[in-house]
Amino acid sequence: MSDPAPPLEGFAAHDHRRCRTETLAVAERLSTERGLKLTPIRRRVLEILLEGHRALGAYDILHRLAQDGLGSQPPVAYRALNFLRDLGVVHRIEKLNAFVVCTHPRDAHVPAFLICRKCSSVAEASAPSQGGLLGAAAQAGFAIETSVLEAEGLCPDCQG
Amino acid sequence: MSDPAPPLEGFAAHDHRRCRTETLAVAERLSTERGLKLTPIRRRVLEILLEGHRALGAYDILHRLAQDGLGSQPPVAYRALNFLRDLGVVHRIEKLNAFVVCTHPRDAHVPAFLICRKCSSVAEASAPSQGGLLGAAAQAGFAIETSVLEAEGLCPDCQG
DNA sequence: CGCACTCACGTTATTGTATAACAATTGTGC
DNA sequence: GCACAATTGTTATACAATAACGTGAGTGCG
Ligand SMILES: [Zn+2]
Ligand SMILES: [Zn+2]
Ligand SMILES: [Zn+2]
Ligand SMILES: [Zn+2]
Repeated sequence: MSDPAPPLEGFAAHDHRRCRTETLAVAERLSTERGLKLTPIRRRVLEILLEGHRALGAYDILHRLAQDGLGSQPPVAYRALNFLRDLGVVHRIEKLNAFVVCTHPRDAHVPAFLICRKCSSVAEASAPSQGGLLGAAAQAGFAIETSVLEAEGLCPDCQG
Repeated sequence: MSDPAPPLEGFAAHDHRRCRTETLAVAERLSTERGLKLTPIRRRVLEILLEGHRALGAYDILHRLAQDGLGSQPPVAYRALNFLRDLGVVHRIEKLNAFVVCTHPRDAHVPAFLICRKCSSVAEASAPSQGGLLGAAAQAGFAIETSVLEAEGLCPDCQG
């Protein structure tokens, strides 16, 4: 286990303004690269998620959009979230039916999440090689397209 | 990488009658061990899942129960499924909001799933050590309680 | 027996999550 | 102008899960 174990922004103090600025810039860039646009709705959804490394439900986000006069029906939120997921700047946390901003949207990566079951904060780590799974998959003739690892437990703040 | 890569029943030919017999026996035994009962409803739900290594939604199962005159309201299905999950003979696939029978209900294990996005068949492998994640979690002070790995793609039959 | 207690199930209602389907609008290039 | 893609607006619906309360069977005990 010679992994350097990179910092987990979700739980550690860090310069979060940089998260915000850089992620917005990346989203902007990826959008134009694909001939698409980071519209006000999409940008606002990303901003809401960038308020912290916490998982938010689609309807939580929708309510926030409604307050801002940016839409009030479910498809509005889901479209924006799916757009941002396609860009790779937002991940879906399956265990929570919720969404969280990616902490390293530049690299292709297999996301792995540490989810606090008490406060819903989420730390994202690049998944390791996944060891035997890739081997087992190959041997079985299975073609993996996407994968995710989700671990649930208690974050440092919620223990003790 | 020296993992022997155990067989993935979900995709490989195997003696499925044994899956059925043994899993039912294990469920029976675990139930009595805990002073609980594998009632007709619970047994039937397990049998339905044992028809194959495929993920089924709670409402799919409920409809089957209804056909058999064993209950028609959602709580009936969810109670049975939660009971079987507590026993450890059924897993929930988060990506699909669906349930699948465990392929090695004896050992304590961290499940890892290969999910075919076309036919919903599921192969379960014991998760590897999770490599760097445990290290990163420890370093961040996060206490992992449960975790799951879900990979999506195409099974051998659904390629080509 | 009478009583307390747990397990299991029946039932109604409600909440939460997500998508289908179609209309309307905007912008861009030819 | 016109075709076309992208984006949004809107209505309705499907799918997933739980809350809350009631019923009855079984068990143990004085
Ligand atoms: Zn941050
Ligand atoms: Zn990520
Ligand atoms: Zn089998
Ligand atoms: Zn299992």
